Amino acid sequence: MTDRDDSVETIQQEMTAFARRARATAARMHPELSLVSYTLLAHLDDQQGCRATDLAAHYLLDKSTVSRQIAALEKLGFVERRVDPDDHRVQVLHPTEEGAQVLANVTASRRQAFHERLADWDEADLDRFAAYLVRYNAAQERLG
Amino acid sequence: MTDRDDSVETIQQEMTAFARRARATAARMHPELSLVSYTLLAHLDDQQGCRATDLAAHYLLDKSTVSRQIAALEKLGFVERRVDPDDHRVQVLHPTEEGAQVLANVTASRRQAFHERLADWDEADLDRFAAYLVRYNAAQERLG
DNA sequence: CAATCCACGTTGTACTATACAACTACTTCA
DNA sequence: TGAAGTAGTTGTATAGTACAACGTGGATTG
Repeated sequence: MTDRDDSVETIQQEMTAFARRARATAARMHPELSLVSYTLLAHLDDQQGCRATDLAAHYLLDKSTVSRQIAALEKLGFVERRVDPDDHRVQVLHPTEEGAQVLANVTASRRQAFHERLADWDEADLDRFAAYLVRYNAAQERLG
Repeated sequence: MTDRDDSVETIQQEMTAFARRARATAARMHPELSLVSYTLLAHLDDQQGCRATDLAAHYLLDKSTVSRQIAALEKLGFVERRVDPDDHRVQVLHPTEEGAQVLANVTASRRQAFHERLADWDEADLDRFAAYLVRYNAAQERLG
């Protein structure tokens, strides 16, 4: 086993451990908005509205999954649909005001949790860690 | 927004993106052993056997969840139970030979996938990234 | 322009992971 | 020895997910 292998092994283990915990942690912290709902709503907010198909492509989810997630968010009053006048098949999705508000709350609370976890990190480490994660995820997207 | 905030924001986004994808990716790569089954079986292998309660405590899962996961692994022939002679409530769980073999295969294949993703990283970066992940996860465990 | 094909979304169905509560069986301890 | 605690299972419910079948509405092409 080389040092390189050791590092890769650790990265694998830690990423796996994190992935296992993430949903449950998110659910405990934000019962009002699951991790998936949160990311979908955040994407709508970020993109100033988009189609269900775009969400499915972006998050590698089946369109039926997105359809149901959006239906749930709509039922909660967090998302509204606007039929595209140029193509009646298309529904452009937007956060409602209430949805934007809830999103902002959850975002703030998540941000605070991350700040707490990272409180004793110095800025150089934070910066490098952030860059590594970006690089890792980019590679994962590239390689599937 | 300070640089520090920017870094934390990026870390949050990237960890979230990773968490969202992890299960589906694992399931695609290893239909024979889900991420959860994999980690449970790996823990049994690593610990040379342990109790269901230990697994539940270690992975913050409900004992009923572990019970069902183990039942599934047993049905697949990957895990066997040995009743503790000193305490008839306790079942010590062990991977079977076949379970150990499947685990080894999945581990090898996961390891290879990680090596591919990280192929163009130099060793210093790998080492730092591994250390950051360990540090991050430790903080998360500490703070819930 | 009609027939065909394609894109968008919904619904039926099924499965996995999960939690909580109620239960059984066993152990420990006062 | 009886009460309390521990290990594990089972009943029930929920969330998230995929795949397949479908309906509807645009786009293309002979």
